[in-house]
Amino acid sequence: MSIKLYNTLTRRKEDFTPLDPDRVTMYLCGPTVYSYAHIGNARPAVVFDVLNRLLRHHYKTVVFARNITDVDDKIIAASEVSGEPIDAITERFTDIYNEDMQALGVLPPDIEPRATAHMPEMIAMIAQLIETGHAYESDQHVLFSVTSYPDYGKLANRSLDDMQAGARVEVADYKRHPGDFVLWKPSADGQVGWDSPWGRGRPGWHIECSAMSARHLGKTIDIHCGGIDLIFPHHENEIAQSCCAHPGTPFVRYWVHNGFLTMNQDKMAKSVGNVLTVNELRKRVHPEVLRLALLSAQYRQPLDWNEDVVQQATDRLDKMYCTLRSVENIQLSEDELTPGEEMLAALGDDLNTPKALAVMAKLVSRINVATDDDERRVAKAQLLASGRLMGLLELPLNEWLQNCQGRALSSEQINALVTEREHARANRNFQRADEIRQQLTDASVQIEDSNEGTLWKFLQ
RNA sequence: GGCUGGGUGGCAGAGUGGUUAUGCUGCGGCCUGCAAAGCCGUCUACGCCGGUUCGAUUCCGACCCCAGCCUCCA
Repeated sequence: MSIKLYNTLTRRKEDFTPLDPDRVTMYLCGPTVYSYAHIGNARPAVVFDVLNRLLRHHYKTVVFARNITDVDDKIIAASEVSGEPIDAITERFTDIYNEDMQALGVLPPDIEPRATAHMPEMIAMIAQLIETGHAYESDQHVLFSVTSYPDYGKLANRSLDDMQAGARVEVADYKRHPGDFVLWKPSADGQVGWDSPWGRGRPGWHIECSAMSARHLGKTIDIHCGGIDLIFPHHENEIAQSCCAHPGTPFVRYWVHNGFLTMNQDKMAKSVGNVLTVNELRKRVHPEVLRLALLSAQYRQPLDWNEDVVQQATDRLDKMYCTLRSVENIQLSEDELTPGEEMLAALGDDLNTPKALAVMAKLVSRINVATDDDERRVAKAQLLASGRLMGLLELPLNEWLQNCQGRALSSEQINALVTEREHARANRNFQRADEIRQQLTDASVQIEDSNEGTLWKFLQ
């Protein structure tokens, strides 16, 4: 079963084959840790988590790195505003980020490199770029010379001339070419900084990913992913740095980028005041719902975030868990849990998660239509295995169906009422039975009578 | 202005040169003491205009509209 990925570099879907079949390498541009991650930040984390899971299904070893950018002008600015030391800010928000992502079912990366822990690597790479004529020192800055790299602009499909024509920003006078970007910049006294051959300063934004991916994954990596907005300039600059520092060695074999998330059709931005943080959102929406909602559109498509999307994800998930409850008595062994070909084909086709969800819906249907337990068994196994690839359906059933947290009634109270109602029904006292049901309905508890007895669940 | 994507039924969202996506919702039915759940059936589609074709939502061209990037940004 193959995996096809849309490669931004070639603008088409390509069959994925790792350079080393025994060791797939993948790098995702992680957060800059100066504030809470918003739901848009969560999209790449979640969709590329599915890719990570899929790769692990197909290959023995996958090395997945997601960096932490813990030195950046925005962090410095945040520190200056609050007075909180930089280390404290970055540590706190790294922890919050990881908690948020864990709640969303994102597997932890194998390596989580921090920029501040890789100064020697960055400095060495910059020094090498200067030596080979790809970078120059100017007014205490070190700049990458874009004209020294003929392929500059290839990822974004953009020529240097186009960029100059569209320039909207005043060009710093220490730049030889307006497209030249900072590798190293000076730090003022009292500002965070490291000693370097070019004076005390700090790295530019792009160099950390080049240095850290080479250090941890190798000079050539299989997959590099991130948001579509990173194509230019971030990833374009990474390519320039890495290819010039490692001449003759390809940097990234598959560039994969996720589309943007909008809020009720608007761009999510602080200036619009519509930024929804994961941390805040998961207090009132089950994180698995957030995950499913993020996977409800194919990753390259735009995804509009609104109440409807959340509600529909809730309904889908509820249906799946309810169906799983109906086959709760079927015990499965670990080796039965294999996803079907259809599921692997859907995800293998450039992570077609909506199609994958459709496959899961059909499995739900198969369970409900099945006439014997053998059929149900196979469908349940495939559903759970599919869920595992998607990072869904991994909760104990009652954590979804009967979680009493924040509810008006405890499970003891509900069970007592359900039992009382069953007695009333047995005595054909339907008036009392309906009274109890109304009482439960008022507490958002839904009753399901069946031959095996009465089941209940909370309405989501 | 340059470069990317995209416009599918009430909503979300796949996909395909001729055949049911899928989920939620609406409607009818089965089941049920009544419900709920489930099942069965069913109504609204492919931005606009041309072209290619026996046949286009699907390919090609023009147009309109939307979003993103070109500056920090997932």
